[in-house]
Parts: sequence; C-alpha cells; structure tokens
Amino acid sequence: MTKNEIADVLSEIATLLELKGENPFKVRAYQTGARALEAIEEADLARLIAQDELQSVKGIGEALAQKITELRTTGKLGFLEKLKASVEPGLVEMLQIPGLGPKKIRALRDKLGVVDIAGLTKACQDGRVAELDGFGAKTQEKILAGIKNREAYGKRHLWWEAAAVAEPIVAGLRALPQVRRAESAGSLRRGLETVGDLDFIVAATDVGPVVDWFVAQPGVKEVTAKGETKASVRFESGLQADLRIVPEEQFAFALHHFTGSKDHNVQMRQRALARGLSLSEWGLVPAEGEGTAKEKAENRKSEKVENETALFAALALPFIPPELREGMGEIEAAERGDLPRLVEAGDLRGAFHNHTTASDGGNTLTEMVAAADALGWAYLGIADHSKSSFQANGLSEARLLRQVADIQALNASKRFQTHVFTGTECDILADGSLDFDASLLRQLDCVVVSVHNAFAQDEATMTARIVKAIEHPCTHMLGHLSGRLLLRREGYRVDVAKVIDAAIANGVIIELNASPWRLDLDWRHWRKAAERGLLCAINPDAHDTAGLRHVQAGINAARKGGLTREQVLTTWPLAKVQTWLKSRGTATKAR
DNA sequence: GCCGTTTTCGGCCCGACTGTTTTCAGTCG
Repeated sequence: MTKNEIADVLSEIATLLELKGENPFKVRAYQTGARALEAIEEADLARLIAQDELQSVKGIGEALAQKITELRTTGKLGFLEKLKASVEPGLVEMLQIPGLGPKKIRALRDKLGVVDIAGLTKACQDGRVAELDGFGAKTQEKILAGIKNREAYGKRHLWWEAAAVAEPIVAGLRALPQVRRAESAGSLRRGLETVGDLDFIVAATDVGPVVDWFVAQPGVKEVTAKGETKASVRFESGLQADLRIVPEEQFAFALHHFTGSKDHNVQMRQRALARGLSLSEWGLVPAEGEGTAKEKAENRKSEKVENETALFAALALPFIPPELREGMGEIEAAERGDLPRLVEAGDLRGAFHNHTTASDGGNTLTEMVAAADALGWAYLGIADHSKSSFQANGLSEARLLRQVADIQALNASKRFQTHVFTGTECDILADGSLDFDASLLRQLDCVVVSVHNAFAQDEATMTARIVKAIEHPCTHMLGHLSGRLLLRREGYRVDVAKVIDAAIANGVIIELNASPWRLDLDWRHWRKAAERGLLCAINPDAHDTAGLRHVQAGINAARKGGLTREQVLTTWPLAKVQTWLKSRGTATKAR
C-alpha cells in the first residue's frame, strides 16, 4: 500500500471509532496519524519502516506504527476488519446527511434502533425522531430533506467518476475485432459537470460478441436489457450504461443524436426541415411524405455522411464541438462563423491553487512539484490555506514564510524543470478583510482569496464581502466563487454578476476551480464574462498529486464556457504569467 | 492513541452557527 492509501485507512478507522463513541482524543490520534503519514515522502516511509523508526514521526506512536507496518507489508489490517464488523455499514452512509454527525447517529441507533437510511426515513416519517432528546421538529425535517436531496442527487454522477468508468469501456470496444468505430456520447461527451448515464455508440460488423463483451464488464451488477442492437447495464455505483450498435453508415447520425443535448437536437432538426430534410438518429433524408423518420431513412436514400463534420456540413454549418451542443446559441454562432477556438488540454502550461501537506494536502511540496514536472508543466502555484482555516491546518505567518523559503530553495536547486510560484489561499474573513496583512501578502507571487466560513450570510453581505476582497491590492485570483459542491451542497448566496464586474474592474482573475466536485465559477457564466474582459485560470485545487489531473475537468468546463486559449492565464508561457502577476502587484500598489 | 517529562498520567487546536435549549451540544469548515 502507498502511504496515502494507508493514511486513508487510518482516517476510516477514525470515522468508525467516532461512530462507536470512542474517546474523541483517540479518534483525533488516528486523524493526526493519517496527516502525519501524508506529510512524509513515500521513500522516507519505506526507510522508516525498514529501520523500525516510524515512531520518530510526531503523531505516530507504538500502536499506529504497528498498524502502518502491517498495512504496508500485508495490505490488510485485522483490527480494521474487526472494527468494520462491529459497526453497521448503514451508519457510515448516514454521515453523508447534512446535520448528522456521530453523536446524533449513535442516539438514533441506540434509542430508535435505526441502522441505515431506510430506517431513518421511516423513523422521521413516523415522527419518532422529533421526540428524541436533543432532536426536534426542525432537525427531523432537515434530515428528511437531506435524504431526499441525496436520492435526487444520487441519480446523477460526477463527470470525473463517470469518465473513469467510460474510458476503459470505449478502449475495450475499439479493440474488439468486430468493432469499426466506438464513442461515448451523451452528457459525458458534452463534458457536462454531472452525468445521468453512459451512452456508447458502436459501429460493428457482428453484434453478438460486442453485446456479450459489454455485459460482462467488471463492476456490472445487473443487465437490464440485452437485445439485437442495444444492451443496458447497471454498475455497482448505480451508474447506468447503454450500448447501441448501428450499421457504420448510421454511425455519425447516431453519435450526433445521442450526444444531444435535447435543445441542440431540436434546433438541428428544425434547421434540416427548413432545408427540406429530415434529420434523425438514422439519417438525413428528404422530408416530404408520410412515414416515421426510421421508415423514411430506411426507404429513402440518406445523405452519405462519414462523420459529424460531414453531418454539420450537410446543413451548411462548421463542426460544432460536443461541449457547445447545449442549444444555447451555438448553431447561430456557427452560422455566423463566430464559434470560438476552444482551449484544449494540450494548451495548459501550469496551474495555480494547489495544496501540500503544509495545510490539508496529501502530498509534500516536493512530491507535488515532481508530479507537475512529470506532466510537463512549466509552472506550479502553491496556495495552502491561511491561518483562519483552522480545520484545514491553515498556515501561520511564520509557517508560510518558511514555505516561501523552501520554494525559493527548490527553484534555485533546479531539481525540476517546473518553476514553483509561492502563494496562499487566503481566507476572506466574514467582513471581507483578508487573513494575512498586506506586508506579508506582498512577498508572495500569487494570492488566491476564498470564502471558507460564514456561508449563511445574506446575499448582499456575501457579495460585498467578496467584492471587498477582490479590491484588496494584493489579490490576484478569486477562488471557488460560489462554494458549491456538486451533488452535495448548493453554493452560498452571492450576486455573481457583481463579483464578475468587480473582478474585471480590478484586473483580478476568477479561477475556474477544476476540482470535479466544484467546477466553479460555473461554465454558464464564462462566455459573457470573458468577452467583457474577465481572465480565467484553470486551477485544480489539488490536494494531492492525482488531483493535478483534475485540470481536465476544468478544460471541459472552460470549453463549455466557450473560452479560448488567450482567455486562460494557465495556458500562457511562464514569462508572460510572471509579468502578469507582477504587474497586478505594481499597478495596484500605486492606488 | 499520542505526547511530554516539574507527568508514566493528564491533557490533548478553534469559532460560528443551528436548533435545541434556558445554558449548551452537535455539526461544520
């Protein structure tokens, strides 16, 4: 097991102990142990175990050292297995309901015998929860709402997670000898932040073996349909996937149709009709006469269309990238020749807003830079939390200055090609002031400012608070503008238009936080904002080396937002970025 | 469960908010 996997196990133990009502300090000891483990380098962990010196790490004592060693050498832990067996698995799930923590969950279990969400729903509906000590009508209501949200959310999946399932399937399909072409379609292909289900479109010479291969995929829990041209499965995660097999001459039509969106398809069909044509998933044929679209496509000669580019061309349009096919004006823009040249993953040269073990990250500074270097990035901006983000182990002034010195030394060592920018993710305090003094912030390359507390402020207060932080002369970028967590939590109330205005007026960047759970600022705002001069930075908000790859989710969102390379700072070369960061500093010092 | 040592036991990181209370416990970031 890697050190971060072991750290995850320690965190899991902490959660389980908490649910059991164990001594809270013992719980914290496991959490601390997990953090301590993350903060050392992988190579050092190997050495410490080999030399039996794990206990020299602060936060790791005899018990944890033994458990870490067991996990490292066997990949298993007897203690964890026993612990798991003693805690109802449904209780862990109940932790996901907002407002429910270990204490309340234990009360529900001990007094009402509730051990899972189904039982909890029933208890709420019967009014039994409201009667418990420490609970009330409002709590009961909140729990029910939380469960309901969870169910509604549960029907969709993060793009990132859906893509991880879909990619090997597409690759596997393409490798089958019967398969000529294979693509995923649907909201996944459109790069939407959440995905309902997966759609695979395949052109194949022989159907049977392809369907058989598809329904035998690892993780398939249930085969809900299996026919001549279509198969549907459900994965253990609840994600559903449809496979559609079409003759090769229909492939482009089917791919376009199932890529959608609905609004885009409606507009495309109208456009076809205006030209005396009927467009469907089966083909593009003359519109006049009786019969269904399928019959027409079968009986009349469809336009020969090799690929989607040809399909669009048949309707006198340039190729419209899937990300733009939302029925939000892309067809008109295409007609005018106004489609933006969208930013691409290969354009990225670096990223800002990344965490290390100094605050709440899972990898050290060196590990993060090494990972950025391996990605070929020219630069990496570090932005650990500031002191008020106590829960995230935010850095004090002294710790931040030490990190700055470490980064300068790392840059000077030329150990990596990647240049490292110093910085902070500085808390915007409740009154809009920043968590560090200007004298300190001026010493940093890049200051990202974010809201991490007092989410419940009313819209006017929150908006004024964020605008004030943007107006601070040391601010370079605004982090996750809305604070939303996809499928889990709405953002705070804020007037986005006013914040964008302030950012443009002050020459401050609003980041496109590329964390698959955030994708914030939402893509729906970007086109208009960028046209008015707002500069974007695609920032992964990475909390470990794997998190750096989340920039791909940010690229999706940026493309959906119609952003070009020039509008995204993190595609610029190092020297140009350095100039921008400095000029923001000097331009504002004069004010 | 860890740490420190004037200690092998006693203490162990915060502050705002909510809903429950009538002075505070639990949750959250």
